[in-house]
Amino acid sequence: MNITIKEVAKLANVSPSTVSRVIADNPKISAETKKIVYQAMEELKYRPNAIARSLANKSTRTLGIILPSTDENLFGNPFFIQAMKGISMYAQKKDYYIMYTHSGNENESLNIVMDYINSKWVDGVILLTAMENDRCIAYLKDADHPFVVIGRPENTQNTLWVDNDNFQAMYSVVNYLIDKGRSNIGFIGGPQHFNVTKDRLDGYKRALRVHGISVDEGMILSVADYSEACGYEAMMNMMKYKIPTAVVTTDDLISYGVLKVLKEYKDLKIEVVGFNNTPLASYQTPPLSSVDINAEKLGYYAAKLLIEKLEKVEGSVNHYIVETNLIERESTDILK
Amino acid sequence: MNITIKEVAKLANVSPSTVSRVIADNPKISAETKKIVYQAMEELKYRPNAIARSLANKSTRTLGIILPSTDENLFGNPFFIQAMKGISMYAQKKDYYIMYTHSGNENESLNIVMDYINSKWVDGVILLTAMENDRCIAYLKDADHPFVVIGRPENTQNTLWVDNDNFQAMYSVVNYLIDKGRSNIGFIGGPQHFNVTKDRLDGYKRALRVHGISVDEGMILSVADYSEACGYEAMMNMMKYKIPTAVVTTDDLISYGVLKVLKEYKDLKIEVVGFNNTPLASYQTPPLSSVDINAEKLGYYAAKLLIEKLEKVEGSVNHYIVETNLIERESTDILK
DNA sequence: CTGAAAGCGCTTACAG
DNA sequence: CTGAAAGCGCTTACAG
Repeated sequence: MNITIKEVAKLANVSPSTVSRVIADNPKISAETKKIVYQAMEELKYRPNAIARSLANKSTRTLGIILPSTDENLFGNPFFIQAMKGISMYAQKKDYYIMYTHSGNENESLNIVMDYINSKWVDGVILLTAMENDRCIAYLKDADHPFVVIGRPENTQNTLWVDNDNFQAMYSVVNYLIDKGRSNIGFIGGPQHFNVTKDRLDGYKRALRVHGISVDEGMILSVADYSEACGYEAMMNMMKYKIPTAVVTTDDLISYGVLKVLKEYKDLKIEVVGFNNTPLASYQTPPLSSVDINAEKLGYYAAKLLIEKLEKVEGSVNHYIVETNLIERESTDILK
Repeated sequence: MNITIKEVAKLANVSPSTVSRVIADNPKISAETKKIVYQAMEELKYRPNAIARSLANKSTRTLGIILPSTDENLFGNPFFIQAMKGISMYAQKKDYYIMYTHSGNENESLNIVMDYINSKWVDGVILLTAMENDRCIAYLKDADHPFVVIGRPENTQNTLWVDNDNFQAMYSVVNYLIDKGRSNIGFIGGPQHFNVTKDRLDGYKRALRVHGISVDEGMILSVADYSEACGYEAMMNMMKYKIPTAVVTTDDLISYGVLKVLKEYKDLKIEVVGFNNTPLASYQTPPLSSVDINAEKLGYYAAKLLIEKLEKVEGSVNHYIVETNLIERESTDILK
């Protein structure tokens, strides 16, 4: 049989209530009583049953992460891994448990969110991505359940979020390329319903316009999936339309596909910039220039915001903007 | 206020016990009653409180993973990621939750294990590595708490485990190198207290002996950490002692360090084989030959064994051996 | 086939 | 400062 608060109470000659208060370190309990109870706990090797505490407390100290990945892609995207790393580091430091589930489509994600909060398993939910018309966000808001989004949601009211300044990040990349004399710049982005894609596309367009270059919609392509295969296909399509002098993408994985095309057309001198500065970027030929978005930091601050909300920390903000920086490699140093 | 079993019972005009039985799909409840109760649940949008169920049931349907990583290394080792992927795929399919915690040293890991099981949070524990004299394993065995180990534990009695045949895997690698005419083969392994290291070292020694090559202890090095830096250092030390014709390592990360040394000594023709066939292996110069250990499958079967035990599946085995295969690349094709 | 009651192991408002 | 009692939301042995 398991030892419970009752056995401890009996041994310490106090009531179960008192033992409970000692566990919670209630200041009203006298130091003397505390000592006696601690001794009894020690002697019996007592450990509080966290499930029972959670039921009474209505709190699990557990954070639930929704990983937007299919079975096959699970942990395939370094961005999510890095974000999870940041989340884990903060959460574990603060003695929170982490639970995760992956899902490849919005319906399933929504079900997971519903399950998480209705079953009362998690105190807070971490969304790793923000979509247009995001039903998970809508549901969580409506249920008034604590959550945080990595990526800026459409409506930031009453919402915790962390993000890069994606507009600014892409704006400076394109600026940088134009300054280097590139003017016919293609854009290959992720799915259009992600806010991050839209922000970066806006930055791209703005940079062109600022330099008096007209936006050519034919040079703006979108892939269904962050993958080399999709990037390859998109680049081939772009080249059928027009040959760019540089290509910016919203993800390194897409850029890998672009580089693959360029390997097949060695005489073309096209510069390429990716996003996320993934581990493989420096191993490409040529090594890929990429925007480091500090995914780990995004995750870290996401966990921080959420936990501060759960613990009702005074004066906590509702969002963080994490800096980005372009890591220059040979893919933007083609014309030596 | 939250809707509970009571409200459903009232609306359906039955007792709470009956509602509970309907949730559990108890066969004794009449189809008619079930229908009425389901309707009431629907109408009230009732969701069972999983915490309360867990308290009454003494089961959480949650698996706890111990990730042997420091804060900095978290998710840095592709082997663990792949294993987690396999675990997640199986567990989620079977409607189990997954929780993980990382820890860089055995003491802390043990504390996590204790916390997991004493707090009653997890039904089963997954250990991602097996050490000599493993205190986590000892504790779990002693507590008679369900768990599974990735990697063969010292004593396999009453223990669930999955592993490769590490002896055989390294034996064939060394055999292969000897057949290719290499005879002065160095070995750089991970920490010696990991069983996996010992098994692979045994395979290495056996292959040499079978071919009548005497084992030179000076050619057997061990690193503290699976990292490029440690691999580099070990290789430098080996070369001070004797120049090998081939080097086998127990992890790609170590091999990366070896390759780095070889880049600095371009005239040396030394073949290298790694383990784990990590994503970066094919991007090395030269591309690294590596043993694919099917980490994802290891994770998948680990989850399967554990869940089958939790659900008392008849005729379930207590371990799986997952096949390995050498992926040949240029690092073992030096002498064209 | 269904209900009343006790129990899972805690917490906490209330009373003293 | 401490205790008795009710409650968190379920499950299940027992009785009918």
